[in-house]
Amino acid sequence: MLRMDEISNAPASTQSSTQRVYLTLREDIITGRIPPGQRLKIDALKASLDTGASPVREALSLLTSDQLVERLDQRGFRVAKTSRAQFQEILNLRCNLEELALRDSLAHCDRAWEDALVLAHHHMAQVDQGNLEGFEAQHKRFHMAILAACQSPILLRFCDQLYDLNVRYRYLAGKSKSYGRRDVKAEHRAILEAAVKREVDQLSTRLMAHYRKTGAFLADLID
Amino acid sequence: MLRMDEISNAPASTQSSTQRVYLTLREDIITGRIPPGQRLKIDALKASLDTGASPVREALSLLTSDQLVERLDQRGFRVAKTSRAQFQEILNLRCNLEELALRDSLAHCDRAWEDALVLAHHHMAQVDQGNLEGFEAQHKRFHMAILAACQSPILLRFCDQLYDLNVRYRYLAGKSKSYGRRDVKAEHRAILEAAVKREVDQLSTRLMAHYRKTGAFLADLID
DNA sequence: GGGCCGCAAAAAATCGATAATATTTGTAAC
DNA sequence: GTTACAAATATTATCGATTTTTTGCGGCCC
Repeated sequence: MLRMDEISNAPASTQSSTQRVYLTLREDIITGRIPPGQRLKIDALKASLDTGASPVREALSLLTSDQLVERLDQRGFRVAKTSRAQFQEILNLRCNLEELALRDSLAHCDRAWEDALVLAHHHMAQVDQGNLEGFEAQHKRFHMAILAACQSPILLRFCDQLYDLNVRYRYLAGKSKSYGRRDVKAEHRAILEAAVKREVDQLSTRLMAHYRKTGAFLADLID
Repeated sequence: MLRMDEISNAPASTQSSTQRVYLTLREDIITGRIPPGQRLKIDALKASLDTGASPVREALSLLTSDQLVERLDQRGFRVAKTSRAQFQEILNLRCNLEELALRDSLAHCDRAWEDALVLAHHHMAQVDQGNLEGFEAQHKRFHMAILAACQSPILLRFCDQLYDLNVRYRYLAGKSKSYGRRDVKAEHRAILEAAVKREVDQLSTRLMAHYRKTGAFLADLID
């Protein structure tokens, strides 16, 4: 999300407790270390995260808005449940919203945008795919870099949120699964190429295909 | 938003402090009683709302995710600033997302949906337009009722959020402003008619025109 | 034997106080 | 008169303890 502070560049010492807890839990949920549906007990969390109840509660509140955590009346919090239906919903919505953002981004892009995109692609290509978390981080950067010139911060926030919701399903589907016979790198190169050439329709087509292909692949592994 | 509890049907006594604070502040910000940019001091709020610091902080965190409140590094919170650019952004995004939701809703609607929509329209028509807050509540219900059959809860949540962001600008533009020569009631009737007939394209056209007309009208009054 | 009521344990929500951090004010040197 | 520093003040962030709510269990009535 890069929301509370930009990927935690700030020294850990100046980070507020709330931010630290928020980022930690967020990562734990997205990567599936804390499974869907699990109760999140304040006492347990404040013990394991070595902090007080207030930061924990506040972090959980924030995660609620990211749809990663659900609030139960006055019975605390739990990790948001997953379902195949929701996976499809996220995939669809993501395609729709990213297409909007994409077209706006291409309409406003400049040289700096292109440079940043090329770099993001380069960094992604360099990461060992075995290092799943490291790769995911760069992968997200690449995809968000495509949209970065979009003039609507609110839309970008939505896309960001949907990306994270989606990536959780990718982790849940199983870390060890390879992407079959797909040449994902080639797809990324083709996407980059279309972006650099400013061929909007082609870029859109390739991106949507990229998402739906991954989606179809993952859908079988869920639930 | 109708998020934390459905329009506060629950008796006030069982509402948690956090919810009460959240709903109160939310209403105060949307209606402009607390102006954009104003600092929200914990002490002042906990005094005026007669509660402790924790519920106030938690409510502010939630409002942050609604984009109605901004968090300043470690210097507390303030009401989100407004700008003409953001108003346009919200208007545009709202049109785009509501169109998606609309088409999905019409594709899945049934008799119950139609009945609820007719009722929502009826209730809206009955409220005295002088009672701005009362009218707004029904107005929102009407517009959300159109989208209600949409199968994507996440998209609906986005629309809801955008509606509220937008309505704040309506309040800020000045309560006393009448809508000029426009016959808003006729527009609503035409929208309802298209919906009941399931004429998707016509409904879409009319709704978008409805939004953009209001938008153009308000844009002049902002900033 | 099954369902209902109330009690006890667990957990969440809240409060009041303390520690950490930013902002302002005042003072002195330049 | 202006700038830089430092103390004082204001405000946030956090913690530990208290209050309230929920839940699970066991006995009791039907």
